[in-house]
Amino acid sequence: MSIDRRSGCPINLSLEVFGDRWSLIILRDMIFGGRRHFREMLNGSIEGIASNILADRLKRLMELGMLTKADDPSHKQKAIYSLTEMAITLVPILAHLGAWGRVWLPVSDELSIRAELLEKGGQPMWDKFMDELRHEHLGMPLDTMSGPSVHATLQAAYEAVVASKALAASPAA
Amino acid sequence: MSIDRRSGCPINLSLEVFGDRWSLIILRDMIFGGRRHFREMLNGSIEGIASNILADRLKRLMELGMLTKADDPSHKQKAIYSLTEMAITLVPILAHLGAWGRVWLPVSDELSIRAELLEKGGQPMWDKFMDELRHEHLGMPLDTMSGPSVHATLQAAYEAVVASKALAASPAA
DNA sequence: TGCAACCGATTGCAAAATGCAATCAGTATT
DNA sequence: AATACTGATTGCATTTTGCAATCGGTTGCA
Repeated sequence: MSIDRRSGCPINLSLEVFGDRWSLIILRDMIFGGRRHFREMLNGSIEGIASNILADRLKRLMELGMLTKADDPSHKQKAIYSLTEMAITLVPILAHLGAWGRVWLPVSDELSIRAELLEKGGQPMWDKFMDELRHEHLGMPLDTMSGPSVHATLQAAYEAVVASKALAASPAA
Repeated sequence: MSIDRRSGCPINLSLEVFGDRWSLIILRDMIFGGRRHFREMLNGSIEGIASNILADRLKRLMELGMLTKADDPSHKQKAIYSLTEMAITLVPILAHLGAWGRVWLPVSDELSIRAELLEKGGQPMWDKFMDELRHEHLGMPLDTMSGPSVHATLQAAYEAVVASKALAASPAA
């Protein structure tokens, strides 16, 4: 369940942590989609993850120190998953990955608008976003909160693209 | 053999290209280790890739447009694998991946010195390195060649660490 | 109090991917 | 002529994945 340690190369070890088809997708949904509960991740997954795979990866990511789990006070059976600092610092990697994918792969408009904004925003935007995530997941104070949150900005941009696409599909509206 | 297209999300599509345990390792060896031939990759692999997996991934990476294959004029049976621009632009991602791994995972000194230098060098060093790779793999002219190559710098630093480790192991030398 | 909907999973099973060892035919070296 | 090296391929056992059904417990509502 934990990593293999095929070699001490940082790229290899990173791959052993999230070099599979689901781990980074789950983290992406938590980071950009704000998902915190099992069912939220399961039903909201656009790639259609299976429940056993989700359960397995959540367990694995916890063992690796990328996530923590806590009881939801509002519901005795509900668990809240939180990102650790280790996972939050993946933001620059996800930003670069999105930027690369946008250039070379057949991405869709509505799903790549976030990557586009994140690329344009650069390191300052990533820093601000990581700060927001530390606030939401680790309870840290927001030291430099100015203007709308990165999360809200990305979400609004996504929804704007979806709306404009819907308009284009039915111009009578 | 080609990608699934589970969704048009750039992060998902990127993962479908190299979200497995070997593709990025092969590209890493080509980019940082200068490997161009099948046997070179097979025997030089510190993670110990199997020949059938290597053959499969080389084929897949070619289909995806990340690699090209050409005859080696010096040996009728030898093939030379080259990186495409698509693969060369992974350098910043590999640099970030290495930097992240160095912070959070149990990396070894000799295998992480390259990642450390690459992180310190930042975007200017990455740009210079990508320029060198375009020269070696795509035959492009080197427009801003000043000082020792990034490849040589990384290699020298790696060998220095290996040498200092060997010295520490047998101080009588 | 009943009962359907929802909670985070778990189980069984088929299919696919992986890892390993042996092997291949053609080419170069000696 | 013998040997080693080239980029692979094959067969096979093991492991991982994906899918569907299901689990025991919790919650909200009638």
